[in-house]
Amino acid sequence: MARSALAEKSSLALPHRHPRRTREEHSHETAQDYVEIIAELIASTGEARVIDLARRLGVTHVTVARTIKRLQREGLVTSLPYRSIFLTPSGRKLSEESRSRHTTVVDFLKSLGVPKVVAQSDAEGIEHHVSRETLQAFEKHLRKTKIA
Amino acid sequence: MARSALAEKSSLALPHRHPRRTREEHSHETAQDYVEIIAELIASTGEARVIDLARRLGVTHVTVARTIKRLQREGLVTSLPYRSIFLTPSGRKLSEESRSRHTTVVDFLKSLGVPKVVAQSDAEGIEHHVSRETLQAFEKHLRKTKIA
DNA sequence: ATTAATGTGTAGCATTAGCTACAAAAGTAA
DNA sequence: TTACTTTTGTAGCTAATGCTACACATTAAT
Ligand SMILES: [Mn+2]
Ligand SMILES: [Mn+2]
Ligand SMILES: [Mn+2]
Ligand SMILES: [Mn+2]
Repeated sequence: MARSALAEKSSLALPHRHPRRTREEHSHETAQDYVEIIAELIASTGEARVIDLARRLGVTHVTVARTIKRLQREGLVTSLPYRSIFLTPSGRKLSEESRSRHTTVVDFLKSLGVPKVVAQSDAEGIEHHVSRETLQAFEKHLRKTKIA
Repeated sequence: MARSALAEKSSLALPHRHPRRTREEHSHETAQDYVEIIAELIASTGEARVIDLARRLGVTHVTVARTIKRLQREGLVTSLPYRSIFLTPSGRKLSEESRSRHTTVVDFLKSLGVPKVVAQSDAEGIEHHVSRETLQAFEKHLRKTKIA
């Protein structure tokens, strides 16, 4: 029996695992942000270019171009050299889900009295960690407070 | 005048930047999770070993060892070869802040009716994206619903 | 004291995501 | 058409976080 068996025996607090599948989760978060912005750009300006994404995200065009390649590999977008970026059906689906969740989170935070700018900023991160159950709880709370 | 100037002119939606300082943010999130778990391990079992962190986080001991080196470099922990891990004063401070925020987020979600297990799971991600203002809004809501 | 099990370290590989620097393509203006 | 500006691409660097494989140290059991 080795060292931490003793630890286990005397463990009072529950193990309470915190699985950090960071790499995978983060690439999903990035994907969601990208497709959401691509959809917005197409809706508002007619097309999504690498440079527009770079400006919106505050990163260089190189970073965006590489990420677009990955999203293309994953079947979320299509793009050809020197042309604009398009969403595939699955990319469009993801963008709509992301946009919807994003809106709900922002509205929810505002309904708690969080200043609009802060709500928008916090939502950019929180949106990626809200499960279906929590999202529904947010919506329920929104319905309640809207009536009141 | 180049391509996207036209886009800018006809832009209806606000720019609404989504700055992705992903790399830096993520290393902070990792640091928070680690010091929080280290504090828990010390409190419940007397010491924090690499292997315990690895089990808790669901990663290999190699990943943990490397991260501990980084946290040491950043002045949050101390460790010697084959010995257990300790928090520095600044590591302890961060662990307490993280733990407090973590608890608040879990309690808040539960107060919305989110099932305990889901609340715990979602909180692990959300906790890192909650600003001071939002945290205060959570606390305010908690006080309200506790009284009611 | 030996042996076995457990824990830790190191080497080396992959992926993601940031950057700068430079070259080439595409678009705009003269 | 030519010249200039903007956009895109490519090469190559860094850092964080995941992994396996293997060696070595430490602890536990015999
Ligand atoms: Mn986001
Ligand atoms: Mn978003
Ligand atoms: Mn966490
Ligand atoms: Mn936590």
